[in-house]
Amino acid sequence: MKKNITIADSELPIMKILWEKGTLTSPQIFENMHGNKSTLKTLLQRLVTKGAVTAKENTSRTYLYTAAVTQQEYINSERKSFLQKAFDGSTKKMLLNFVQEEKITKEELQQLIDMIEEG
Amino acid sequence: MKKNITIADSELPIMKILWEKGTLTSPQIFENMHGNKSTLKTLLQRLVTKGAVTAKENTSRTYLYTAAVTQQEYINSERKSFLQKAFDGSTKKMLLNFVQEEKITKEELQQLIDMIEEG
DNA sequence: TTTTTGAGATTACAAGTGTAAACTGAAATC
DNA sequence: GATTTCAGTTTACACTTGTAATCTCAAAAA
Repeated sequence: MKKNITIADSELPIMKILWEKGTLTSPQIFENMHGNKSTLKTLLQRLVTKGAVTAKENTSRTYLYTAAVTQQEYINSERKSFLQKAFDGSTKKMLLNFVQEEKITKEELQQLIDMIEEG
Repeated sequence: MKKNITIADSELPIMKILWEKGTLTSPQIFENMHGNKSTLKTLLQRLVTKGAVTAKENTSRTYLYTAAVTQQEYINSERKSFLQKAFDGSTKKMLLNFVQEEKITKEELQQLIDMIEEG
């Protein structure tokens, strides 16, 4: 059985902070963010409920929060979804579209080739 | 004011048929699809309501449905959303990630460069 | 003309999302 | 000890999505 945890757009900023900083208490998370505290509490709660974030007991009555879904897992899932929706799952079609829409330059492509060759 | 019409995943198959075929009646749309008819009717209705599809009066009591949002508009919007969510809006970061995850080969990149040079 | 058909309209309903207020109870402060 | 603070919990609520059944009524078929 897969878990297939989805991260809502509104929840993403919290995940990004946890990915960047590691393990934090909720006040530490929130001080890195803008937005209504009540709302942020709800979002963090939902992330814990759906298993995207784990909460470990801490001294006093606070928890230590850690991302349970890695950023790469999130990105992979978003990539698949995007490719499927917009390009029938074809990376090639996507790249072609980026070139046509001039979102990529020849130079950038060359840089990538160089990187691959350097290993 | 922007319109900012979003197309839900479940509605996308209908859009794809309209993008491909142009203007169709609902029976023509549905004969190109699988799935429960009632559900499809609802989805088409919602697309009309949100302005992603226009319905023009036809003979008898049927309409002619046409996509009001172009496929390129849809793709652009999905691309922006994907890039923003996963790579802070940076195409470069995305390409780098694709290379690292081996979703692109050197050969494919070279092909793209060739295409750009040919114009 | 009566009956059937079926496109479109209406209604339903659970999940999930975005947003936020109110409540609780232990810990910190007075 | 009394009071304040605030992390965490509960409740709220409208909107969107996924999925589908039911109702309506003109057109087509019998």
